[in-house]
Amino acid sequence: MNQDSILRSLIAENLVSDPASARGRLLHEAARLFRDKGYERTTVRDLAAAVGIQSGSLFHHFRTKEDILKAVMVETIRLNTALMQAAMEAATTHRDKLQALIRAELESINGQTGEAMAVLVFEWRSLSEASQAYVLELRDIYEQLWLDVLDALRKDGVLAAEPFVVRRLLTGALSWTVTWYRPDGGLTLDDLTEQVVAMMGLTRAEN
Amino acid sequence: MNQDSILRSLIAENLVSDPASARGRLLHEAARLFRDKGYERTTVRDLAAAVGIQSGSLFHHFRTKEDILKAVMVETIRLNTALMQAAMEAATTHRDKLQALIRAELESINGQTGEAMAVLVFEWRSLSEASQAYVLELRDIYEQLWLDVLDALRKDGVLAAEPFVVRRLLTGALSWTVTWYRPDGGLTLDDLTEQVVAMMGLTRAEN
DNA sequence: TTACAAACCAAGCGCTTGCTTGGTATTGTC
DNA sequence: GACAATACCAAGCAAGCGCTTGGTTTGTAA
Repeated sequence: MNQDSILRSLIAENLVSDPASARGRLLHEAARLFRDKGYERTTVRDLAAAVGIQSGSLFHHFRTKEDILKAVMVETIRLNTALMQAAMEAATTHRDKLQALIRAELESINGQTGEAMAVLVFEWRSLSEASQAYVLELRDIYEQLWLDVLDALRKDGVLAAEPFVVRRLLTGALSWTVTWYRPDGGLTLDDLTEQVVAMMGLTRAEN
Repeated sequence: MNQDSILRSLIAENLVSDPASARGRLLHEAARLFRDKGYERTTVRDLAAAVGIQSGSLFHHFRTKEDILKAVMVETIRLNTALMQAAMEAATTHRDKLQALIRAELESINGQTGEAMAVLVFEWRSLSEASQAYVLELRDIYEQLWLDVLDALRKDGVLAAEPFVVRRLLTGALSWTVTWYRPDGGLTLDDLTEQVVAMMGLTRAEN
């Protein structure tokens, strides 16, 4: 399954919005605005203007402004969990599975869904507690993928640190790339992936 | 120089506010509120109430609300640059210098100045562009400390990845600890430091 | 053509926001 | 003890906020 067919099947199951639909376009613009200006600094008038309607008309599609933020986050997690799963299943060795996960997460942070992923990282506190709990549940599925691979590497004797700590350190390291990585800066995503693997001392030759 | 004497000399030079002064107490409360609720969600009334004065009286001490945010960030960077420098100079080998830097940064993120450091990471966009530029200048001094040590390790053949990439990955990994690390969770800051070093494959025996 | 719902507009309400104003205590100095 | 300077209060203004309301246009299907 390639990325496009994964997206299409999620749309068919109504788990994410079609980017071509009114709702999908709004969520895309919202992600962009929330990333650029922050959730609080983005007004419903900004959101409405971005899709060419009046501010009041937004509330025909979403009950509250926060619902829009929640939808951005939920749909992003759903899509990326599916993409991760596919990327990992395509690899064979534990080391390659880890590299695939790193590569996939870098892609989700710096590629098409980058705006939404940045929102997920930096606008977390703007979600109500109830919504936070819901999103956290979705994230657990996603996190288990990582822990399984890191546990295996640990048992192989390739990884010296605790898997759950490593995952959290990696979460930070990879999320943070959104603040500095630019695809046109002479470093491809593949290069960056290799740098991460190299920093961990997991060079290809050894394993 | 221990931490306390560093703080005192910075106060004497008027580079950071005395925590006991009115200004210092306000900045401390501001850091806490900004971290807990975010800059935008924190009102000047919240800030004033936290130090027991009326909202209007704030503007006797600071010209604008944003000036308070800027002051929190500037003073935090000044203090931590000094702490880092001291921590690093106390170590001898390159590996130990790196470990000292990691330990110091974890301390600044999760210790006394943790609230202010979290603000520095997560409220960056709330600063005006002019203030951002000023804070960035201060940060460059700080960053050079890291790059010098990482360059040395690279030349020693102990580090396989590019120093400037590693620094950015570490920035993310260490900053992110503020979202999950709890000192009472069975993992000390020393433990955590060792985990970071272990993740990088720099175990004590080898070097 | 008719019927009806979904999508949208124009206007604005009620509230909160950062900040200002004019005046009053409090503190330090000679 | 006179006199500033500093620190603060009480009140409120202008602007911007999320969201509501009542009504109109557009799409769809019989």
